[in-house]
Amino acid sequence: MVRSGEKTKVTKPNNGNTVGLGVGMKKGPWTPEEDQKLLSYIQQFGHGSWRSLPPKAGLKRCGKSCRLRWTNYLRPDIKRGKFTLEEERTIIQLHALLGNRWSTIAAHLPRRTDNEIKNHWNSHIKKRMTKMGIDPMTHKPNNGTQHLGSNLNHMAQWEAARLEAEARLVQKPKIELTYVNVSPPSIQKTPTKLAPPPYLPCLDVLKVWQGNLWSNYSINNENLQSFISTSNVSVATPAIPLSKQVESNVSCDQGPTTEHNDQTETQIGPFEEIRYTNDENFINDNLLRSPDFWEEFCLPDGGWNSVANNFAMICTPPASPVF
DNA sequence: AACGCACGCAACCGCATTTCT
DNA sequence: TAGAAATGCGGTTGCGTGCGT
Repeated sequence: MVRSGEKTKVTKPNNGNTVGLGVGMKKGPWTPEEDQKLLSYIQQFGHGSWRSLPPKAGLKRCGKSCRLRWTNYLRPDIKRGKFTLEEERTIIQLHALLGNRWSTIAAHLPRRTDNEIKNHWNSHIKKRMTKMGIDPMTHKPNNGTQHLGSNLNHMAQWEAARLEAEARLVQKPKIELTYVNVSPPSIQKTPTKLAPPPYLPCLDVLKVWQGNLWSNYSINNENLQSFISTSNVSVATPAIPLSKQVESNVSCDQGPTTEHNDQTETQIGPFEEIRYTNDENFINDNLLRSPDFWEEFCLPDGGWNSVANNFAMICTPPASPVF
């Protein structure tokens, strides 16, 4: 939002910040004129050193302010407007894994800024989760038990590390990548440099969380090779095994709430009743709400251990995270 | 019409991390 | 390799807007 013609603060000398705002630097909302100056300068010359940009662009702003204005508002590739259901779901899932690492989360939401995501989280999602009785930091019911065992926690930590690394790669695409060519252990373990694949060579845990891969997925050596080099992985039909399809009542403290999102009407709150089905849409829409659901009905044989082992096999984080 | 309040969001602050010299 | 500078990041603030009273 551009708030032009408003009173403008002028900074005092900054003694805490190494950026060192000079005396007389302008603060506060950007005017359309300032926007235009910054925009046309960057379009013409690129931003280069942010600190040296303002005088060159004819702006009485600090470099930091210019960078912020550019990255959060003026950049031409920024998507504005309402967050879609899919985006919200992604944010929640990534937040469950990463916590408040907004820039990392933003790297997985094309054209959204970290500031925008952070704002949306604080003003919408966080409140909604609190209302639902879910702790927005732990993503667990406030009075709930520790549903997910240490294996999931461990897996999530690995995945968090991977996502962070992936985000770094997204931000710095120029660095040379080394992909591990995974083969049966007895045959080959030599890291080889491959041409960068069209996608990053990792199974995206989000797809798993979104119910597309869990049950019955199997990765053999052949498609694992294919997966590593092309990110394609053959996956068994996503569904809850028929033998596990049941009807079940899940108690909850609150009734469901309904939320409208453009064309979609979605149940957001806890459920009075959950009827388990193999309907993918249903699973996608509800996977966030019942850890029991996942633990009991969606894990492959071998439980979280099996999942963690598969992830350990196919994910090669750049460095072992230290926990 | 005036006021108060809640909400949304741009922008700032200060610390952390990375890059440069 | 150490210190300085630059940049990145997350938390927070404060203002405009819309809505209810």
